[in-house]
Amino acid sequence: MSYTTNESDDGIMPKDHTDSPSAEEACSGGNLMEVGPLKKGPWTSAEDAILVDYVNKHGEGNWNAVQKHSGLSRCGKSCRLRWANHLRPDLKKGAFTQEEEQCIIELHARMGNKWARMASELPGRTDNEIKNYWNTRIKRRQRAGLPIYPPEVCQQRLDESQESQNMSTFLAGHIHPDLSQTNNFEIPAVEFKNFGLKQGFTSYSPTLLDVPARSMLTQGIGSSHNYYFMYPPMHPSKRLRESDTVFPDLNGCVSNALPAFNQYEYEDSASEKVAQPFGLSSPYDPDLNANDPTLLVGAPFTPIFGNSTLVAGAHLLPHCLHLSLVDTLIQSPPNEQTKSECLSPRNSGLLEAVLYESRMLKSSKNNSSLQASNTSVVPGDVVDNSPLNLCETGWEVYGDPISPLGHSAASVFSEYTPISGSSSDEPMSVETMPGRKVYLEAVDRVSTQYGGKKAISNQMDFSRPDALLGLDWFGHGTEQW
DNA sequence: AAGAATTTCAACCGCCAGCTC
DNA sequence: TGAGCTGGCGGTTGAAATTCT
Repeated sequence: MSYTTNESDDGIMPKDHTDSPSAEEACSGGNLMEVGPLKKGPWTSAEDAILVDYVNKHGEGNWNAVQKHSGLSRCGKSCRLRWANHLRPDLKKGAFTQEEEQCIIELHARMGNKWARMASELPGRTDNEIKNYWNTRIKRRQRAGLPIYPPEVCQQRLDESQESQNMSTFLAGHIHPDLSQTNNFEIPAVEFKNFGLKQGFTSYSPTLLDVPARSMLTQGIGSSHNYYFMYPPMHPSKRLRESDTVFPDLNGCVSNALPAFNQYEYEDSASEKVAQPFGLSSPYDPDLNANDPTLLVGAPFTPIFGNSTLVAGAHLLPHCLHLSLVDTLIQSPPNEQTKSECLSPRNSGLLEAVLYESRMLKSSKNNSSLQASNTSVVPGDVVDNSPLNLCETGWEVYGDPISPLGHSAASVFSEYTPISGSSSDEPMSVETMPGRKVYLEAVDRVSTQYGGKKAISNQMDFSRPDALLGLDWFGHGTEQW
């Protein structure tokens, strides 16, 4: 839409001022309003006054009635939006404080693009505001070749992931059969709400439990998209509302699962939209696996957070089967055939992966200590390619679009492939956060997976610790947001 | 000073889930 | 049970404002 300042009685009017049926349709959810043409574009103060007056008298909600009763030529949606984003009395105006910025970053690390949920944890701020803030900052950082998340956030998410992993491992091994027969394995979304600034950010660990089964099914099986396995091009809001998706555990119980993982698209320097690697890689991708064994370091369904092989297994194992797969599961119980197929690059079946993961669970338990030891690398060391290497599993393979070790890690590394001070031919390790290093060679591989047109000029030198660690993340140092 | 480039942000759009009838 | 309505969400757009050259 293009706006022109048309000094009509109302003030600024959009060019298409809209009486177009399509606009009405969009606004009213498909049904045309009985009343005349609906106005679009910027709100005037007169309109604001009408809306405020109406809400004061009648309260929020029933937004379509606003038009009918107040004479506003605005659709209900528009009224709701205007109220929520600008007229609400409890809105906090002005720039985000540093504390809020920190909060947003951490919330985004936990939630991804769940602006509404983030807004609910930032009193007085709207989802739109947060979304705008995030997008502009991200763009800025992307242009500057800087990582999206502060290393401490990454570290925090790693730690939380570790905790989650431990808990999940516990659950996987200790779920009482009676419990599994019920629907009690749901984790209420409320758990993740209202973790305000004062309380820190501890709860939301996007794990596979959070991944809508449909996403897996629609994209995971037979998907030809590298890294797209858990990152379907479906509408994010759809995923968000898939908490009713049922996830039977291996005992046949059906559980709800939290949605969480989120889509995040970014635009590279060539304005080429690419799907950001999602939290899980597709270990079955032929190219991936064939070309690079190191990219197989995690078990199938291994999600984003570093050594989270366990996380995936633990969460996924009891939950992440779509109901439609239950029959399949029953009819085709796991067997050795399944196992071998799981390891086949050609096999992109979800179920097999789940079963595989369950098997991996035991062994990975034993490996966790090794993982931990492998992640502490003294500067100058080179991280080995061991599947147990936390960093590589977490940062290299899995691109979570929403989390420090997923999206940020992956996106950071895929978007900001370092060049300065290093040879592109030479595997380069870099300590991206205390005790954690990654192979940049592998990063390059991830990067080029999306067309290889990454902005070489738009890259930071990851070999410089200050590039990642020396920055004031909120733009109060050398680098501005 | 002027034009270009970039940033900001309000508003729109399409989709979806829940509710009601 | 299904259609229609409503509200909510996340992504996108584009005018205005700001910064850069």
